[in-house]
Amino acid sequence: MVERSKQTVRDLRRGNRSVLLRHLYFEGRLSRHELGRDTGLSGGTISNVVGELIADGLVEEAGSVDSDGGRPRVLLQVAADRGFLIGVDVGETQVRVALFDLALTELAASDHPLSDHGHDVGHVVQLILDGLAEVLDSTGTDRDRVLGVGIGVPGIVEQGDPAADPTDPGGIGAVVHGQTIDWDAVPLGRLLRAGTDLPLHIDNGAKTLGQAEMWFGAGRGAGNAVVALFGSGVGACVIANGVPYRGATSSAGEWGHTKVHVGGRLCRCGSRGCLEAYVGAEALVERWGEASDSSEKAGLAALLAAAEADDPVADALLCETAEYLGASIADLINLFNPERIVIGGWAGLLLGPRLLPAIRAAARSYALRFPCEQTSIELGLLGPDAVTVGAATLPLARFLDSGGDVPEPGRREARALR
Amino acid sequence: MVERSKQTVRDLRRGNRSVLLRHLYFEGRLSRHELGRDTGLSGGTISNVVGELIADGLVEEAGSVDSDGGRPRVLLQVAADRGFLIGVDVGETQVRVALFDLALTELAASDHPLSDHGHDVGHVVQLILDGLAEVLDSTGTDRDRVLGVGIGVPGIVEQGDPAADPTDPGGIGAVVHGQTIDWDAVPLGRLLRAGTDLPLHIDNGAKTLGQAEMWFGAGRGAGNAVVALFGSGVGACVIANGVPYRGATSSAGEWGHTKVHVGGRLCRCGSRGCLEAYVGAEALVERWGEASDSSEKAGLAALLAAAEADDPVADALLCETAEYLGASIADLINLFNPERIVIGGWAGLLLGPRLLPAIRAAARSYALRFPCEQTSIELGLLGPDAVTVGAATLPLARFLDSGGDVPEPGRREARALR
DNA sequence: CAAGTTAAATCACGGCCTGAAGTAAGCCTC
DNA sequence: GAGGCTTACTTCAGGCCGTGATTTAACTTG
Repeated sequence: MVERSKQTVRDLRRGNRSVLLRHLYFEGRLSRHELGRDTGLSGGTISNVVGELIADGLVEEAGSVDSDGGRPRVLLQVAADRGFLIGVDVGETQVRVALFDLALTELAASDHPLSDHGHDVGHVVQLILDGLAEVLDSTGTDRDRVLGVGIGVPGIVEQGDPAADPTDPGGIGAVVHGQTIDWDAVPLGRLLRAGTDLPLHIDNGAKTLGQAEMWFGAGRGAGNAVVALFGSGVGACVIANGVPYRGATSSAGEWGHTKVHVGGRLCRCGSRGCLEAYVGAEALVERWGEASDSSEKAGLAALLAAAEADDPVADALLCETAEYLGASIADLINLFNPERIVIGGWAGLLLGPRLLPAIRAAARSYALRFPCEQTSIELGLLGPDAVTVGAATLPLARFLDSGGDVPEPGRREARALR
Repeated sequence: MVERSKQTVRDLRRGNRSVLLRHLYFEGRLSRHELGRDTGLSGGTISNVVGELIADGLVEEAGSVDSDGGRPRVLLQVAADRGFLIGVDVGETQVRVALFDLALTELAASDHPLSDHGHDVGHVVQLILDGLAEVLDSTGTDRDRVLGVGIGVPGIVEQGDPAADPTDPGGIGAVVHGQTIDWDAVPLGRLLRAGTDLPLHIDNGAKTLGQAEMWFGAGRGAGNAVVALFGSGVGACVIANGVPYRGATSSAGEWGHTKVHVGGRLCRCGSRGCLEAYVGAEALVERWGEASDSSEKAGLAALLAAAEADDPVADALLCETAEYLGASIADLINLFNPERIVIGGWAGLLLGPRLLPAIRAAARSYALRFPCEQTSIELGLLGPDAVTVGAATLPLARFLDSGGDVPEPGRREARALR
């Protein structure tokens, strides 16, 4: 039941502002004329809305271009310095905080390793807050000009009720369930709110990276896609009709624990036969047996090197991995019927070049013919560092959706009265 | 990228009409006052829009009720006889056509067995057209008052480009790929259009039945759910945010061919290890070995009877079936994070009462704890005949979405000029 | 320098929702 | 049983919105 809610003329304007701003953001440098042609809005409205956007400082003129024999077109673009975005990656080994302008150019970053205290919640919160202060102070950025902070964490993020505080969607109420880092119902939003007034957006790191691939990487242009993330664990970000699909409580996309052999190998989740137990980097390194003392990354690199050197055991293991990945990707194809499957994650990017042909072949043989023909399987383009960029897209998405409504921390009452 | 498109004040009114009509349809018999309270629209607008809806004959007054000490509330309801809907079920063994009023009360039905000609396309088309004529003529229903014909077919339905004919969404351009009935890219919409002017809506039968369960059955009230259909084959209808999820080319939800054992039993789809090869009714009957001469339905009933009579072989087979179903439902839970899983289909309803506890236990043991706790697993309430009701919901959904815009066959030009 | 051409701004118009003021229709009390 | 009270609904002015025709701006060409 799509209980669409009522609308008023104000929503209409906000929607059309959003359409224009969004188009300008992604297509960049267009004239008012072209904007009208692309969006279907009349010239009058374009002039009117663009005038508003320029007055608000969200859009600026950017030169002009001849139009054979007539008045030149004035090009428009989103003002990159109108606001700033912060992306935070709470990863397995470090906390990374990066400051971006609206064009997602990285202006500053701060990395803090996590080795000593593990994922103790208080410590992580402190690192995040320290990181925020660092990137803001080092660049002299005014806190009022930060549109929001996006935070990607490993684990399921249950979003808070947006009705509780509409000016801060998904922030303060977010609760994190991170099995692998021993976070059980951690109210991360509330904890961070105690240390900062900036608008917060918390989400699962896989969804974050997936969104980055969709906006700027291998998923660009697809409306329905699955970004499969292959690292120590295995996850996925499902994009349905252009937005990450969350499900009832935001835990959709837990691909790593779908079954490839009912009753098979024991998985770290406690169940048996999970995909992750066969092809997760941790499982692979363990199964290969060697170099178990060094890091997972080094172990996997060694496995790959051995296979490249024609070690038959390593080769067989990688072939099997491709078979399982392909079969499980076939499940994704059958269930989601995506236009595209993007394989990302550090392990995916490491093994991808070697495994991709075998994965494609396995997927083709296990999936139904019709949906398989509609899908292409690609490697991700962005690398695992893109989690921070993806995190920054969370407040950016809100900014674009709202048509450029800028949340101003500490001045919420003033805005409400306006 | 959610490229929302521009809106004009007209869209606004249509949207609000739709909100009201929809609310009235599902909640029924409300006063203007309550309507305002529920939807958030102001009293002025309610009066205005309801007046319009009454003038259009879409809504009627239905008595009044005291309001302690004040003017009584006038109750409103959707006028059930304002329009008619037709649902068509192209099943494995028959073509069923049923005529409904807007309240989905069945007014007439026509059944034609398919035994002799199989699924020859021309024959099926003729049966559908005959069925339409029968139900309309037997009730003396004016064709102009039929809002649309929904058709559920076994197979993947690729929807046509709605831009091609906006007055007839999903109808004329629909192409059916039905592996099990040997339909390869059948342009069913075009073929039917040659024989009738009624607005057509063609979709997969599983999606159709799923929508019926969501609107009127065990899925009622859930926004994210999966209706698992367990018959000769195995399928699913995924409901995301209240609407059936289609994917890129409408083939999403092919659950029956996800893997439970990579490289396992051969499936009729040609691949190995599919769920359907283990628990589909056809597979079950074949594996049980007995009574293979009679129908699938009788075979499955015999299997169940044997298990009830403590036949150890039958019991073991059913236990294994529950294990596989549960494990595969766990995959659905992990991937889709639904509020509810509904098990339907004739085999599901037949075996469900006996298997449900075991299925629930298996799902719990194979799924991740968090999403599993958010989900309930229920049996469907509607029975397989509900495919026709579900099919009729296709034009009904269009009717409600459009705010009661009535397509008038043969008078399209007139409407366009208005 | 005038005519032609294309881009953008302006403005009257009809449509929309809101919210306040007005009206209808029943009850209660004196 | 008459006036007052309560609640439901209707009407209407006011402020926005997008459209599309008209006007103004800016540059090229002959």
